[in-house]
Amino acid sequence: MSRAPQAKIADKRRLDPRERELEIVQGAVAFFAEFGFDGSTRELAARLGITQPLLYRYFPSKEALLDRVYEEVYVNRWNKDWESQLRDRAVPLEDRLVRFYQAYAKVILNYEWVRLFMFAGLKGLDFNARYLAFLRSAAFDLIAREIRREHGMPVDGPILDEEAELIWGLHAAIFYLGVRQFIYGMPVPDDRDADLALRVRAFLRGMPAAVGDLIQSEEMEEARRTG
Amino acid sequence: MSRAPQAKIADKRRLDPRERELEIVQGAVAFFAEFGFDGSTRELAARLGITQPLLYRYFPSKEALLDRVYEEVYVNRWNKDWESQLRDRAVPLEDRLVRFYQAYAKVILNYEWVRLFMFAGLKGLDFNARYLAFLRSAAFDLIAREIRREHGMPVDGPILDEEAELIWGLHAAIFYLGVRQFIYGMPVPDDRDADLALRVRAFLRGMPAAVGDLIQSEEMEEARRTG
DNA sequence: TATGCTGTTTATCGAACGATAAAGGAACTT
DNA sequence: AAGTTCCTTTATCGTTCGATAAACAGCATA
Repeated sequence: MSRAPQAKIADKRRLDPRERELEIVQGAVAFFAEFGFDGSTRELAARLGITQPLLYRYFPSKEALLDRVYEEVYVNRWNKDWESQLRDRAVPLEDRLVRFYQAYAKVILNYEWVRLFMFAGLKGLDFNARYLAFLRSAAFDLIAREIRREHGMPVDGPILDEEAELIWGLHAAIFYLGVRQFIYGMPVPDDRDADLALRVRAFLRGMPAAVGDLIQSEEMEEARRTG
Repeated sequence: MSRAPQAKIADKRRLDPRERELEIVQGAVAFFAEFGFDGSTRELAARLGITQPLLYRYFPSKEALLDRVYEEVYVNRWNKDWESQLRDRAVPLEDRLVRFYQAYAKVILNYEWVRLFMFAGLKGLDFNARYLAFLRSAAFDLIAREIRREHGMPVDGPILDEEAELIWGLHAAIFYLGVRQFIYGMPVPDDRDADLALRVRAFLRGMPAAVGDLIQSEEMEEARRTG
């Protein structure tokens, strides 16, 4: 037993800096997700079993540590394959949507993701708006067009606000599972995949019909005006 | 001009205690909705144009003031008539739901309601779970049964988790409008009433169909098991 | 075993926090 | 006009915060 002097066990003083930094970051993710940005560096250090000034050896300020926390939780979580999978017409649209939301839910429906996201929003950071603008451009427009194609509607031209809003609604219902569980502390369905499948099914039964009604009534409106 | 010495104008020092307390409460609602519970009493006092110790003349502690803030925003906001209106079968179910959610949205979709609700949840208070348990018992079960009746399904017996979850989904989509606007700082549809009508329409097209599928497949499952 | 490097702790600073005590001052009574 | 009431301010306490400086201590090298 020459290597690893006593690495993991007991008093782990004088760690390799890379390992210590990793511990700090992971501890900070859990800590700030629980207490928000106003959680104190002393309390965080106590949780990590180190002293508070040591944090400042690894991060120049609390804000720098928080930036690192956000990078850890939100960067590189989006899978580019999801977009091509959503477009794969060899698979029924309902299956595509169910699989996408099941995979996406695995990424976002966890304690850290949900709570840090809400803390950021309440703090007034523009992070949330930027993230959701990306989500809309990456997924919502795509989903709207696949639904149009499925129902023989024109896929060119801009997506109606109403179509986007109903897709927002599906997204909201799914994200709200995380809010209920991790922010309100309420129970959520045991079988998440089955729950998501149900939500997608209900969405696909209702959304195109409601949008269809809308477009019909718009066409009637236009017909009444022009003729 | 004997009365109202110079009541409203200029330096409003030495107010009637009732009026001063009202100003403090209203200011505190706006202030803590913006900054959360960690907003300082000094900053609040500065906003009110008074000194910080004066707050302690009217409230024994910061927590007592926060309790008053929550009472101000959340107590007596539920209109008992909503429940009988939801049950009024002289009105088409879609209209009943649209009107209910339009009225309910007027109550909850504002800066203070949405943000203080989220701050409370993140703080770990049980307020959110209690409120939503009430909402479910007061409205969700009722809505589920009205939908069942509309589709010729049995209205007795407990509501399925799946039915409740899809109603949660509609609620989530509506509440998320407030989250987008007041927490993320994003735009929302201009015409809220039209937007809500669209959401209810899509919900009513999809939810019963998805639940119907579910029950059918359960019946088939049971039929396969029993013989 | 002595020395140097550096990861870590102890000690501490100035600012901001919730809260309290005492002094000030406006409006009413006599 | 003097006195009383009580709304409001000034002054301040003890604590906790983020952050810094200096001392300490583990581990490798010589």
